[in-house]
Amino acid sequence: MLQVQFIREHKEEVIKKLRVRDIDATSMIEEVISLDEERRSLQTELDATLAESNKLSKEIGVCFKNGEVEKANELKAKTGALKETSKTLNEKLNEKAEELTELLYKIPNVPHPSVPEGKSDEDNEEIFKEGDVPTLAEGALPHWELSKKYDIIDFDLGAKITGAGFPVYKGKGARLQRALIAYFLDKNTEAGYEEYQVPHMINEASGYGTGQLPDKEGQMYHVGMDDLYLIPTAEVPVTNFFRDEIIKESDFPICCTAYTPCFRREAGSYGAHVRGLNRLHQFDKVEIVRVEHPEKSYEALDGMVEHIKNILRELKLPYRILRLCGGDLTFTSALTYDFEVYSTAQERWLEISSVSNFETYQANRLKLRYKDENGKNVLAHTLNGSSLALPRVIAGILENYQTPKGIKIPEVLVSYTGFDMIS
RNA sequence: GGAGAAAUGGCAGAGUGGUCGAAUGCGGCAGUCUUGAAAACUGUUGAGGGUCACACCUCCGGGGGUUCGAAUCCCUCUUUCUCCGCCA
Repeated sequence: MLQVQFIREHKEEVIKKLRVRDIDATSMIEEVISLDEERRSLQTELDATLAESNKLSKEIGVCFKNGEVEKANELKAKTGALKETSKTLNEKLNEKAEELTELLYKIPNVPHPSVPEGKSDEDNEEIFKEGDVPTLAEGALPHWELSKKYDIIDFDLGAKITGAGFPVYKGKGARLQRALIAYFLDKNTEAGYEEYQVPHMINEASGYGTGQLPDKEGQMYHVGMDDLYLIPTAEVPVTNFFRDEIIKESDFPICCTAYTPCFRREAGSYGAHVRGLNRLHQFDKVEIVRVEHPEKSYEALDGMVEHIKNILRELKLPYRILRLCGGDLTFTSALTYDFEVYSTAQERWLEISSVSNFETYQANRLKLRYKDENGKNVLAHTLNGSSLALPRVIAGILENYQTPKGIKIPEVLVSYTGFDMIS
């Protein structure tokens, strides 16, 4: 969430920048400021009452020590009223503070100046494109046909044991999946990201920390009996490592990578574009997460983009990079680049990675700070990106690498798969 | 799942109703000494709110209660440890 102090000091700027998201936040911002004022004045009043009450309590203690019981009882009588006052004030204060927090949760991150205005994905800005779109032989198939033809992914079997959107990978399909995970993790660790294996369920506090809660709980699977959520991305457990932490400035940059399955309810998304691997309830992803010094975070973001470019180059997949427009930007992000692979058989772009800088938006909720050279605690910047999401990479490989004889395996993967052709 | 013990500052660890935001040690930072470093010595060193700055307020795992007053007493939740049971 945004910092109240920042809103207070940059009111017009915040409103103006949120307009890039096609949001008129004027009334919300005004309310934040007035709630904060109320909160502070209640706090001051409460503090004064408590100070008075503390003072009396100390005097009573002294009286008892000196045996002045009568005087002590006189003073005691006075404290009663103060206690009532402070109780009422405290209740009001909590109410206001809660109202304020709830409102802050509803205000999305302020976009970076480079974010183009726009309402939907149509307004995203293509900033880079690379790789040759292959010319496929007559009768090229989309991946869902290919996976049936070569018997490597079984959607029906998954539907039988769990439901739609939970595919079963088999044989060379399973092996390809495992190869990609290992390959991605290797690339990430080579680039300096430390590898982690993390829980696939998170508690409520972690959900709030990275912003899945309170808004998007409908998108997560909830394990009611134990009140845990299945992770929608490794970003959640990994970023929450740093919840309530004050790190040393010399710890920067912190670079983590983790492979996890991701669980998403994807409530309300159905249709032609969700066929096959295009949109799943469970999928695998290798994620990279960074915690950065505020002055270095955009440099880091560029570094992440370059890193992912390199992977796609090695895989020899045609891809492009989009700078998301305000309307398509996720709630918590200040700047996001999406990577899309071109699926020749489907004749459309498939999102395979999303790389974002959240600046202090997550850090403020997480209370993730570092001590600067003056000993002051300052919010850090958090970033993350997929490196990469498996299903659509697989879709891209199957569709772009198909030949009449079978599906070729990208060269860099052969040492991981142990075969160079699915036929 | 059952029985018991515990949770205090970066770490270790005192503190069982008032003078405790908290002894002491270690670590960190600054300084003295030194050519430099180490050692020794001196000082400093939790977080949040609030203020121009002070004052002041809150926080001893979380929440609630008792009391004029709670790190300290009570309730509750969570976590950790030990023992038993179950189990990949």
